[in-house]
Amino acid sequence: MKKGMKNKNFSPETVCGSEDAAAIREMMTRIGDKWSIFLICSLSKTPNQRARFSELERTIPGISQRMLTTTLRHLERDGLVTREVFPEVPPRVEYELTDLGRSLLLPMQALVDWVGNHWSAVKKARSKVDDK
Amino acid sequence: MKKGMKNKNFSPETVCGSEDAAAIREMMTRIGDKWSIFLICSLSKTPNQRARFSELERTIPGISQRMLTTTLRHLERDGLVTREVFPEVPPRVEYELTDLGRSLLLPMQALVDWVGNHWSAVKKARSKVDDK
DNA sequence: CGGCATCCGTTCCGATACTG
DNA sequence: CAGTATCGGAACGGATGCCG
Repeated sequence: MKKGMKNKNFSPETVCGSEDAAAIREMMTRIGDKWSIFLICSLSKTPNQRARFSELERTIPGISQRMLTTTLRHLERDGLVTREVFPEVPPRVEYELTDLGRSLLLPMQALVDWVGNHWSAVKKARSKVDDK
Repeated sequence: MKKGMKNKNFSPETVCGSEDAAAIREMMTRIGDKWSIFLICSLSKTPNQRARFSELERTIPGISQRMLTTTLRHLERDGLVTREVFPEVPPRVEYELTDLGRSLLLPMQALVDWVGNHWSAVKKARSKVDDK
């Protein structure tokens, strides 16, 4: 990196305890909430990363209408998805991953993979602790 | 992958809507909670990924004694950190990242880097939405 | 179909006080 | 020093009903 260039990355040294911590926290509470990650994953698997409301509702088991709306609004506010309303009857609304949202897929997949590879170890550790 | 070999990874196709979703959710609520990520980052930066209670308390601004204890216990239960008590007066307790915990650093860093690279875009998207 | 408004139980988490 | 115990406000999220 060039000298004097403003570093837009957060170095590992400054993750905790800096003002950047607020950014980390805000994104973690966004993608760490109950449904966001499933919503993003679901969208990423549809053609054009695009799907309508009812489609998402079917794809994600257990999600309520309320939480689907709420979560989509949050993702839209953060620029991760777009919302397009088609003025028809009955109404149709389509959601699509933005480029910003797509850029999140790789780090998220890394996390998903970690769970795939290590979940059994976590479960084992839990049962060991819980037995006491 | 060999035929008949049990796949321990979750494929992207099965992330949502499978029983594996529960594993994803549980790990997300663990590292997505208010303090875990800072705790893991803090530990990762100490020599030997090892630090005592009061050291962590100083390193992480704003954390209460209660949440520090609670979060450490959760991480310990999941096998991500160890807890060692030294029978001295005054008492000393040291926490250390396990190998399992260390293996989480890479995917977590990927997420932290994403925030570093894209946080300004998120903020911009937010203000654009909020202005309406 | 794709919402929104309301209610309400549960969980989270900070503050405070106390302890071996 | 490194906790534990208790309280209370706030936020999360499910259920339900209504609506253009």
